[in-house]
Amino acid sequence: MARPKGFDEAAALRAAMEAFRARGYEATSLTDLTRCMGIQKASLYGTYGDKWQLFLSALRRYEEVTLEIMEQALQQPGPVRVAIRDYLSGVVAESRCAAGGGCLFTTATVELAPRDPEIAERSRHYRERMTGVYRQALERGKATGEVGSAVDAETAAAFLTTFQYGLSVTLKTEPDAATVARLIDAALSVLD
Amino acid sequence: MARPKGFDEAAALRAAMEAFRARGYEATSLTDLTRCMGIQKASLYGTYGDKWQLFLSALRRYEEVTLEIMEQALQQPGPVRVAIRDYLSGVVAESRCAAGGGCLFTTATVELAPRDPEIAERSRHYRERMTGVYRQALERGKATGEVGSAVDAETAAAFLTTFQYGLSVTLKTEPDAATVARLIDAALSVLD
DNA sequence: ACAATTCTGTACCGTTCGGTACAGAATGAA
DNA sequence: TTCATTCTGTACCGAACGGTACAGAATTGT
Repeated sequence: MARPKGFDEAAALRAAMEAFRARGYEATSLTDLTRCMGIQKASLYGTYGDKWQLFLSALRRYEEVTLEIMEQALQQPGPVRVAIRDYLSGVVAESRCAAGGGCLFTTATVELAPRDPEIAERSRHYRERMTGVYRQALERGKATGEVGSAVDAETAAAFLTTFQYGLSVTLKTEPDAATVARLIDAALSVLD
Repeated sequence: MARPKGFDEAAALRAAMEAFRARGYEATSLTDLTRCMGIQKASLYGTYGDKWQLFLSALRRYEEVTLEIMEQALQQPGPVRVAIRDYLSGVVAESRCAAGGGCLFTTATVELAPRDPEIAERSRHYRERMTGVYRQALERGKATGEVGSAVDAETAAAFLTTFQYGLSVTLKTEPDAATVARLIDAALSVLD
C-alpha cells in the first residue's frame, strides 16, 4: 500500500496529554505540542485533526487511564481506607514526578468549563464516574463494618471526589509530602 | 491642576477582578477588560500599567477582600462549626451569583502557578493566610470543647483550605445547591 | 519499476493578541 | 484665558497564534 506511520500514535497522544496537564489548553502552543510529541504539524493534523480535537482525545484517554487505575486501586483486597489512602498517595506521587502535572480534568474544568458546554459536560461525567468508584468502595467498607454505618456512601464518595480536586490544586504549590499525607488522613476521618 | 479621572478606580479594578475570575488570565483579552471596566485602553495603561500588573492588582484586592470576609465570618459568636458552614455556604452562593465566578486564586494557581514563580509564591501565601484563619477558629472551638481534642488544629485547618479549593472546582460544573450543602457537612465531620 | 501514502521541512496566511501613538475634546486650577 | 492633565476614539505595530499548502524524500505493496 504505502508508507506506514513512522511514529507511535498512542505515545504521541500521551505526550500531548502530559503537555496539556502541565500547561493547560491555551498555554500549550502547537509548537510545544509538535516538539514534545516528536512529530510535524502535517502529521498532527493528519492524525488527530486540529488542536481542539487533539485535546478532546487527550481528555478521553486521560479519563480511561485514570479511572482504570482508580478502580484497580480501590478494589485491592484489604481495608478500604488503606486502599483509598494508597490510591491518593499514588496520585500525589505521580503528580509530583510528572513535572507540573496534576489532574487534567481539574485544569480543563477551571480553564474551559465556564465557557465551553462540552467540556463542562465531560467534566460532570468524569466527576460522576469518579464518585461512582468511590461509592462502590465505600459500600464494600460499610458491608464489612469498616466504614461507619452513619456514613452515607453517596455523600462521602462525592466528598472524596471534591477533596481530590482540592488536592490537585494544592499540589500545584505545596511540595511538602508530609503535609499532604496529613491532609489525606484528615479527609479519611470522614469515614469514621 | 488638570482634569480628574473620570472613572472610579476601585470599581474598575473590581470589574477587572470579576472578569479574571470568570475566564482566567489568558482568556480575558484587553477588549474584554476595557469593555467590562468601562474605560479605554489609554486609561487602563495609564492607571494600572499593563495587563499583568492589572492582574496582580486584582489578585491583591481579591486577597484582602476575601480574607476580610472570611475573618469576619469565622469570628462570629456562637458555635464555630456553624460559623464555618455559614461561611462556606456564603462562598458557594457568591460564586453562583457572580456568573462563572469561583475563587480567583484557584484559577490563578491552576493556570499560572506551574509556569510563574511569582504567582506560585502568592498562591502559597494566600493558602497560608486562609489556613491561619481556619486554625484560629478551630483553636477557639477546641477551647470551648466544641471541636474534638483529638483534632490537630493546624492539620484540620489545612484540610479545610484544601477542601475549599476542591469546592471551587466543583462549583464550576455542579449547580445543585443541596448536593454542595451535603459536601460541606461531610467535610465538617472531620472536626468531630 | 510504479503508485500510493506518509514522512520532514519550510513557507505562508489571516486573525488576534498585547501594547503604543496620536489627535482632539473635556475639565479644572492658576 | 491659559496650561496641564485626562478623557475618548481610532489607527497602527510586531509578534505569536492556529491552520494550510506544498515540495521532496522515504517507505511500502503490487
